Amino acid sequence: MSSAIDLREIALAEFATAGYAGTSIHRIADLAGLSKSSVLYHYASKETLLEAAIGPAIDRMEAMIEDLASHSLHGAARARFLTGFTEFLLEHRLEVHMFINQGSSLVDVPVVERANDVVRQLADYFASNTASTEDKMRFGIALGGAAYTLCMQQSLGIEPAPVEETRAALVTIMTELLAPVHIRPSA
Amino acid sequence: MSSAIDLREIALAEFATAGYAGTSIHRIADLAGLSKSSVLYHYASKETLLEAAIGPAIDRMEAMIEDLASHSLHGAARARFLTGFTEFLLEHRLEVHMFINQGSSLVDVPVVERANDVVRQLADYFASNTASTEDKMRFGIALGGAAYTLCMQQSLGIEPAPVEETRAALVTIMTELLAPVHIRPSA
DNA sequence: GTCTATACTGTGATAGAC
DNA sequence: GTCTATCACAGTATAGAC
Repeated sequence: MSSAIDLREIALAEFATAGYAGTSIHRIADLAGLSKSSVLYHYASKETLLEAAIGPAIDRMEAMIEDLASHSLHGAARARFLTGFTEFLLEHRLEVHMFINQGSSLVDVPVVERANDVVRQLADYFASNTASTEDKMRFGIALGGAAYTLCMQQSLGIEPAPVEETRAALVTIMTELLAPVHIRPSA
Repeated sequence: MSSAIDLREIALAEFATAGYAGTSIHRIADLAGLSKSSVLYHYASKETLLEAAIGPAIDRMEAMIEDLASHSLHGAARARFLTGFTEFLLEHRLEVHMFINQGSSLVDVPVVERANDVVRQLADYFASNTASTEDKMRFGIALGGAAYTLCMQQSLGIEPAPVEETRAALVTIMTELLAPVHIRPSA
């Protein structure tokens, strides 16, 4: 029973809620009905498990940013990015939660530093392509606020609205929030 | 040297960046130029230190919410709340950072549970006084996004704009974001 | 008020039997 | 692939000298 994939999901959920430092291998093993050693048979170390848990989501976000850098962020391209980002949040809530909760505490862990780089790239992109402080904050609040609100709903036990409704609201609000922002065409 | 107040501030900074579970008393002691035992002379336990670090900020936020519940959130009252909230974020960046990073991981610690209650109350207030899912998310994104963006700037090492500029931008954006939201007069 | 020494517990990781 | 046993170490906290 309890395949490596199960462990990945159990670990992700625990890391997201109890934190990386706050989650012991023992705890993960218990939840999986295994012993510590069996967990370490599937994943050589705690850090390996962390990498397996959040790596794929980081890969996906890296690809989105790659794509972003090669287009100017106007009209259809902007709309595509916002719906894509929303979809990412909805599909990777736990990874995002884990990152929000632990991103700054695990600077020495490579896979987390990759995640921090992703956010930094996003921030740099908007910082270098918008003029005013206010516009930069619009991006921060739109993207960060969407991510954070979604995670807090979950961690505070607030019952969420239907996914379709949440998705629509997020896209609407982010679009509206960024409407006044002018992104320089030649990034 | 190294009074209890110094320890509070050192601990707060470390908890915010490295996390509560990720920060050892030894580490705090080193930064203060003391031994573990001396730290534990000033604060009976690690948890006591945490309480001293974030307690005052929670008190203040509790007072703001108390005030909020006794007024309807329109016109001048709404503006007052938004500037007050912004001021709170600017003056308690580290406490907010600590909460964002660790709020969900420390559910069993009383002082953190108080902080979680504060956010829950805020969410409840807006949830029960606004009609649509979209309006609820507007509040989440406005308040959560402002808090999160401010903290991320710091933790990612992005150089922040002048405080006055940041304050103005936050108030402008939050006000605009919540403009379409109707709060029922009789809460 | 600060220290060293110590007790106790939990944790990540390894060795080796089955 | 799973287990028990074990190790080495870090962590919180206490006792007691100075």
